Amino acid sequence: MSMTNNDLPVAARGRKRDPERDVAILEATIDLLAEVGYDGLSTAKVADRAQAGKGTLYRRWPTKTDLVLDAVAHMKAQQIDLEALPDTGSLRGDLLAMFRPQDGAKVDRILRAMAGVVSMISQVPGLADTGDYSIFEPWITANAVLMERAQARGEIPPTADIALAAQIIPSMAAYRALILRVAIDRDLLERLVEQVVLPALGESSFNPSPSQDGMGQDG
Amino acid sequence: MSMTNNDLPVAARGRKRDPERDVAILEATIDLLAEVGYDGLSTAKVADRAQAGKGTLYRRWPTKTDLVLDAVAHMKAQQIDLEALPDTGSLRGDLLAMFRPQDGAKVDRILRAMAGVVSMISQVPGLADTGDYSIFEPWITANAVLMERAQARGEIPPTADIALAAQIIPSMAAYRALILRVAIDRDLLERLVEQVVLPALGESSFNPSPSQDGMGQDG
DNA sequence: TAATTTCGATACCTAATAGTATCGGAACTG
DNA sequence: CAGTTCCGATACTATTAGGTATCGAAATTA
Repeated sequence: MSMTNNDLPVAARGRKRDPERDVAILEATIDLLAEVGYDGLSTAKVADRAQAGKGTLYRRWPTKTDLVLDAVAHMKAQQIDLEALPDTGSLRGDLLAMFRPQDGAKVDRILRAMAGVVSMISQVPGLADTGDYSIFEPWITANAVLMERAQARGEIPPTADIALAAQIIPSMAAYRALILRVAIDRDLLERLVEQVVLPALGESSFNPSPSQDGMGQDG
Repeated sequence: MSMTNNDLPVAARGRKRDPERDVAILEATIDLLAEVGYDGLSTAKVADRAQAGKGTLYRRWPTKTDLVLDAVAHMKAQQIDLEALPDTGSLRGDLLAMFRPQDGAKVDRILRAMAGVVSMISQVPGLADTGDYSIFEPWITANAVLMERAQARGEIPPTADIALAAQIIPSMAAYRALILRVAIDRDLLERLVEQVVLPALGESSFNPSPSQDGMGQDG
């Protein structure tokens, strides 16, 4: 969605557009989005925080809405890499490894920014239909991938409702971030994994009596 | 929080304040909150929709923020009555009975209004600390009460993490309402109760052995 | 060097809106 | 009836903010 056009064989005289200004403006946008929300965010404040002129901003994005949507996409791109998911050998370990300890502040900023995005959805018509703005969707997808791997290992039964279980932790994170305005912590994450997600998948960790036939393997 | 003062022994001459205007304005506020969010909502639009003058509105609430907060409180008061919770005999039945079929449209309106409130939280400083705005909290409390009754009946073990399990359905509803903009449906509710909430409480519906003794009283 | 484009900064225009004031009329009280 | 308060409607003020235009300087190329 960036407006840098290096594809046309035009002469391209004059000073070159600085791509560093793009990221500075996008980062400032995410900061303000997390702090004051979509409506509290003004383009003047964004330009000010990014040490940029409003002209530089509007040369790149035609409207405030485009800017914010691009900022969310930029934020999303920095997030979960589906190619580099944890692989600890157990689903429990994988789910816990999704949360690195130093990520606390980062995750908090992202979730607060999502709270700012929520207010945009109510005001930009047709935006709710795309879903492009959601940072939770890749997270859910990553959880589903980890669960499918566990299923392939025989760690959880093939009847497990992965689509549902993969939503539990992100939806709880959304609730806390958007409503309670509190970040998820390690203790809660562990309780969710052990007492909610794994039992929902039929792994029942605290009631270990898989006396049925079959695939009672864990690792 | 209403401003009707019938408590002072003042002469009270002149035309009486019409309490019907209060509810008309509050309902119009909730409608617009659900449609366009906190910032998209203007006091002029509220007065227009309620067939009221702006003077009538500002005679009752000093600021737009006070109006919206009172509207949320009004919405909350119409909701879950902790004195009249369902009592079907089983936790599964109680949780499902919290959702009456005809409530679909109502619940949808409420959750959309909550999405509008989220944008207010980012802009009114100190609001996040109170939590008064949240419609989910009474819902969570109601779930916890139902679960405690089931625990007293011996239906779920005393070690069950009720505080956590009571949050699962409301947080999923919040995620869907705020991010996906889709209401929760009966099918999803049943899957959540059977596959997530009850297993999280250690009831393990697919491994039914409640052979413990029990103190089957509720109150 | 000369032309061109981007840069940060800032003045400017215009639309929307929170909140106030006023008006004619209706309801209530003494 | 007279005084008072509420009512819907509407005009008004002041502020905020999205977006545009301009300026001098820096960068880039011919």
